[in-house]
Amino acid sequence: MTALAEIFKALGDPIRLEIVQRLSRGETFTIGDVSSDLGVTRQGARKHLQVLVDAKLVKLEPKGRDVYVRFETNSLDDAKAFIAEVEKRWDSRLEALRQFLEGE
Amino acid sequence: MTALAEIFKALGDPIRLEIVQRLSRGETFTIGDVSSDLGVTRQGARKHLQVLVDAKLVKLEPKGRDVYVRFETNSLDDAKAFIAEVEKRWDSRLEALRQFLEGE
DNA sequence: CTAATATGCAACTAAATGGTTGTATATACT
DNA sequence: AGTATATACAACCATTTAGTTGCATATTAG
Repeated sequence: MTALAEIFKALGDPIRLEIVQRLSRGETFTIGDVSSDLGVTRQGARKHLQVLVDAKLVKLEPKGRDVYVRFETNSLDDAKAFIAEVEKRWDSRLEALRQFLEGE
Repeated sequence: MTALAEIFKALGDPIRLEIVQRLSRGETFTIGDVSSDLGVTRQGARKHLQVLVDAKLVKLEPKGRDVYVRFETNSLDDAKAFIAEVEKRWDSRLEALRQFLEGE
């Protein structure tokens, strides 16, 4: 799969969206925290986190017996660029249509 | 599922990403065109399109025996806002860290 | 050293996904 | 009218996904 599609797919789940949002708010947490906070077993949490790791949105840092979840800086740049590009193209089409209709 | 997660999930597939991109480039096509252009059966194309319709990224307009695929204006706004928000928060955290380290 | 804690790895299940084929229906062409 | 075309709907299949439980391993606490 495309790297970009993989990023969107990783974001396409409420639990994973919540994880990313919490990270961006500066919250610090471990795999176990994700499990207890988001109401899923540790293994369930681990699987969601692996999806985010594979999409390079997140990295895992073992520290002692805990594993901390860290945000991967700049990981959303491609997704942002895609959306911006799509919207830009679409807007310029609408603008061209507007000018045509107004006869400019 | 959250409306937002549903949007990301809909974008989380190379074929659907391609459909959205083509629409934004101003291409005009029917369900049958998606099928032949993207190498999937009509029913396969139809299913992908339904995912995009459910996420409100696209609408289908029957015209005679054809069904045209149209881009749904502003449909990506929430996705864009989410990413912008996450990046903004993250950047301001990094900035705070920088200032702390530099002792400003 | 022993007990508790946090995770890893593997197996399993139910449901969703991505894809197909087959058949039916409506529209368009000659 | 009769044929070809574009789609709809349903059933089916293989794979992936989201979740679980069970057991093993490593680290921390007493």
